[in-house]
Amino acid sequence: MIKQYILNQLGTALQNAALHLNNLAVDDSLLAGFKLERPRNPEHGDYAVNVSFLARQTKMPPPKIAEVIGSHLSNVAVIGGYLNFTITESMLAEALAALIHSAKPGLNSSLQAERILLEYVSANPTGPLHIGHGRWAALGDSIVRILRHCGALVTAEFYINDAGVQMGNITTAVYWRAVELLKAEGLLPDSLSLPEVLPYPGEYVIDVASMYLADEVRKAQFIAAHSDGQAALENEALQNDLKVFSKKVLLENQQGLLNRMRVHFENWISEKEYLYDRDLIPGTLQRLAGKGFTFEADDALWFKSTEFGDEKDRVLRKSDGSYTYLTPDIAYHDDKFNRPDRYNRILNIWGADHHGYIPRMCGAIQALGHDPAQFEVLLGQLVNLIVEGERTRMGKRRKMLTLQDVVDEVGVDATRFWMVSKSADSSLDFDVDLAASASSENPVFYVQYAHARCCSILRNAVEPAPNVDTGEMVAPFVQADALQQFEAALKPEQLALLFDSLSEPREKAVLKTLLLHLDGFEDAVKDAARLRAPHFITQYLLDVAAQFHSFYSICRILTPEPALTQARLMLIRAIQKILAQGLELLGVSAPEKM
RNA sequence: GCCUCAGUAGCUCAGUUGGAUAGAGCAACCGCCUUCUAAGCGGUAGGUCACAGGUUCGAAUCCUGUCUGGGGUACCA
Repeated sequence: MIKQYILNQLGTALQNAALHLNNLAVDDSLLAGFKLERPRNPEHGDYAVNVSFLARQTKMPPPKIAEVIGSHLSNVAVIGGYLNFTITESMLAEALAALIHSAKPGLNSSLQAERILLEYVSANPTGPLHIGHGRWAALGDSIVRILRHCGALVTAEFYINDAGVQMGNITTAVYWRAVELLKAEGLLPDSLSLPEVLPYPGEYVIDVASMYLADEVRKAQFIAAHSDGQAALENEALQNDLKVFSKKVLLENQQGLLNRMRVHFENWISEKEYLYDRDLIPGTLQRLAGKGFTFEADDALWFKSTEFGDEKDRVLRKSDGSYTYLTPDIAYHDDKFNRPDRYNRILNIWGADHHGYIPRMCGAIQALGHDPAQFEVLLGQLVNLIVEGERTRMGKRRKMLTLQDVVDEVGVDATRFWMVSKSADSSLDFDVDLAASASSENPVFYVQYAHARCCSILRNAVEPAPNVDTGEMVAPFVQADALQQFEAALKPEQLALLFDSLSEPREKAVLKTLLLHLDGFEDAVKDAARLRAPHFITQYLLDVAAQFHSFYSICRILTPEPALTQARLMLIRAIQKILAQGLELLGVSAPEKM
């Protein structure tokens, strides 16, 4: 808000000064070039603008340019090529009052025109979610919340990979685990021996098998299928039932955890039901072929992805007649573009291990006549799990630590905050022992503590409390209803006491920094949305919390002076609102007590 | 080999479209609880922004090359 105000002032000043700047053409693109920043050195004002970039156009030295523009502005000091703005207390009061009156701080319409379909996590229903899925889950859901806060229309979608080879593998694994369990019960002969290596060796497969056998009817049918003493892997009815059952159990397990993590999807798209059962794939293939982008070679059907910059052509239908992973995925993405929702942005979060997959998918999208500029993939670098100080490759361990284990250990709030507190471009080390043992040192608690502290102050302000010495109950600092009225009808002028009561320059400086930062929340949200970078929000919240803790330590909020107390409480209220809103954008709870 | 992400304080990482003296947390050291939550605050110390060139008035940021690490480079998913 304050930044925008300054930019507006600057625009007017530029127009007035254009004549003296060699007839500089002042338009929006020129104004967009001005970058407002908070100088480190307090002598450089509260906001600063560097005008050096105008030197070439105007053929004038930067200090001269700054001087000319500065002469058309108030509250500005010119040093070298810089315009240093000083923010007045009345502007700060106005910004604070605006925050108090805003139902949802940071809410804006910067992405109002966007209709976004965001697909993320999209795990195979073949096992528990791992730590990497946790990163995409936290990242995706936070991005959804942030985009919506900027006015975008967003649909979150989970693509269930339930039609491929992996579903067959998990079925086989569950089958053998069931055999194993029944052998132990003496219900199947010992001659049925397990293969040396199961496609899914994890122990959870035993749980699935045992749940399957808990159904007496299924158990009886399973045993009956082995009347000849041979393995029943070829028994289609049995295999199908096992497959459907396993998928249901494993998917529900994933959904349960995501739900617990407050990660929400509007759509759960089953590859099998949505693509195969509705026969969508041949249609897409036909359109590709019709446009001449496919060819047959070596008994396989190929996509000419090299025509779209891919390094080699890709197989769509293998020589055995089945599709590669790519093919249904092309049909799926084709469908995303064709939906009646008319999305103008198809956004995916993929792990960095799928990076090489982008050119062919992008090529297919182009080949099918869609706009590749609307297709956007957010690549997240992988997560390293650190157990007992050792880096473990995910999934390579027989007994791996699942996302569920991690969430049990460190909690939803800490997991989510940690997962989005670093740029998705950086690979992330997740030290489980550290996160578990030192959970009280987790940055999320720092922010939550600041929020709880605000709430505590707001509670104490209106509640009668016992006198420290006498134990007698004394009246609250302010009356609850009076405070409520004050807040509802707050005018910037009523905040004058907030500033006047502070005499020390350091106190004033801390307050000003805090207010300017609170005022910058909307910008933080916009930046986070534009760059799909929730870590801007975590960073922002940590800064607010630090500045609040700092202010708290030098300035008492609850005083015997009701008018002063009320003014200071407005600051606390604004901080509390912003912390709560920021945490909500990250799907992290904002406790009122800790 | 090629594609891609990263390399910033002892450790983990921020640093937005290039701007004034490079930041935080943890670890280390020194202080602060008779008053609203010490899960807190103040202070000290800690840097060849991997390296070398280039562009620019100005580079941690952009370009080129080199080195190191992660990921990818299937008729796997």
